[in-house]
Amino acid sequence: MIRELPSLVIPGVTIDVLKASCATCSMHQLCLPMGLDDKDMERLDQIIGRRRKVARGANLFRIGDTFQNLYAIRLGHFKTCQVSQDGVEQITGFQMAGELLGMDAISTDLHHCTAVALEDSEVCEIPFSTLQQLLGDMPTLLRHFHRMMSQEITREQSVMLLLGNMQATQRFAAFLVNLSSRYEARGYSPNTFQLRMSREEIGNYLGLTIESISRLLSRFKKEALLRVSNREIEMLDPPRLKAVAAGSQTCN
Amino acid sequence: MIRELPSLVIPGVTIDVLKASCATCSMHQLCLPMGLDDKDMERLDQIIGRRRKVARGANLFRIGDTFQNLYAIRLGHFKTCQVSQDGVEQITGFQMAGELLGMDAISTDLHHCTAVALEDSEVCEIPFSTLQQLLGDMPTLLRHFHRMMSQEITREQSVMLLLGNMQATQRFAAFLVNLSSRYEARGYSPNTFQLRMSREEIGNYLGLTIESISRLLSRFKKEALLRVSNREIEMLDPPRLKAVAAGSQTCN
DNA sequence: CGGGTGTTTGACTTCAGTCAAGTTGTGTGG
DNA sequence: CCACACAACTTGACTGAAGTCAAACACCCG
Repeated sequence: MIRELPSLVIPGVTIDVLKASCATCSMHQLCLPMGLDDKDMERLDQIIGRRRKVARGANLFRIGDTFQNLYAIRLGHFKTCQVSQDGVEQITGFQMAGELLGMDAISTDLHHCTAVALEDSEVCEIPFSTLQQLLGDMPTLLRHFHRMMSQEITREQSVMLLLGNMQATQRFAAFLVNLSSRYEARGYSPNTFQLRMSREEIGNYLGLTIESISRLLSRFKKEALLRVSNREIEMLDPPRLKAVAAGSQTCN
Repeated sequence: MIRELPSLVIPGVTIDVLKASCATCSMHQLCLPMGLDDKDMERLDQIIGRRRKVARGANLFRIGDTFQNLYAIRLGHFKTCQVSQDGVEQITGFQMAGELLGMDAISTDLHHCTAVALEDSEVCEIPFSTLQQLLGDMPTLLRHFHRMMSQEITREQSVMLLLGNMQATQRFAAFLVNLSSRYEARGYSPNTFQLRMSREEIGNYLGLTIESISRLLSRFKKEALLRVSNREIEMLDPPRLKAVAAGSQTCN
């Protein structure tokens, strides 16, 4: 039931003709349909477009693409990155299932960042103009959509805090604690998880170099804060890690 | 016509009982009513609450306050700041006339930052629950509101870029270029303006120290990029300053 | 099994921070 | 209007956290 639609071939992006359904999606308590009753959820389902598979490394959209759809992540992980005028890339976020991609494009109808799948992933395509019509007569959906946009603003403000006045150690601890709580919210173990991004990507996101990330991992390992094996992370002492993230524990 | 309402005394915040009017406000082409026809603008006007004067240094709202209103700046300048767990303050933005304050509070109904007036200022109070009803049947307003939220997301992403991988020189040049373009959009001179914030506040925003800002100002002065007199800035060579901001000019 | 990418570790460098002293500006009360 | 006090800013000397460069090592995949 999966085929490449010849009219819309994007490398690594295939289109699943099975319609997505919010009601049966495990993410519906975190995603756009949160709090909707069955009738409203049905209406939302009807406007949601194709389900797309995005292969690891493939772009879902790129800076400068015209904006048509928001994307809800069903499965997998993405990174979003900006490029400065001198061509340097900055990762602005890592997104996981239940999160929405593309909200920064609403302002100008052009995407301001590129979204790349960190592993084979699946998204629901949400045509924005149709969504907007629906928002007009579904106050619950409108409210939740605003919450999601606002949440994105809040998230970015906390990254500004992190980049603006935290030390490397604190940044990295905060990063791990943040991932942990997001996995927990999705029903996964908060203490053991797989990093979906490379050391280089973590460093880029945190405003640090790959070497610094590597050294920090080694230090946290030595301090018995973490067990690390490649991209597998186990938090051995979450309270202390949180204290390091909060800046109340120096961690020599 | 200006009096302190005894029921709502906030230090430095007085309430002007004259109703605000979007139609006569010089900011209506940048602010929420952008693009509305006369009839719709009238409807928006009717839901807009009091006009408030906020004295220099006074808080419009604080972290943790319950969210009731968005605020549109009619006049003056604000800063918004976050506080990290260890009590360090991070300025997340400087806002000027025509910009909206409080959008980060929608997600949890609590303000996530504190807004402080940098000079005597005036804002329009926009009760959010009333606004939301209006958004339901004014698609043009809905669209523009989404654009403004999205713009805030984009703005923050570009600050992340700045904090994440620009050098001090580049950060500061980018900051000045950004201010310049915002003054230009408001019909003021893009090349001569008054800084409304202290060196310390600039440093905090840019993730640098007050000493670094001072040294950068001196260097830009010596390089004939700026004329500086206290908080008065004159850009002597905007193209070169833009080149420094873009990272294409090193500026020894 | 070999090649390439991704990661770790060490030695050295540098940019921006810290500390300290001095200067200029501002606002208040005599 | 001046004098004083305090805040804001500037400048210099020194320090240190994180970056750069380089080499070695580990893991993955054909």
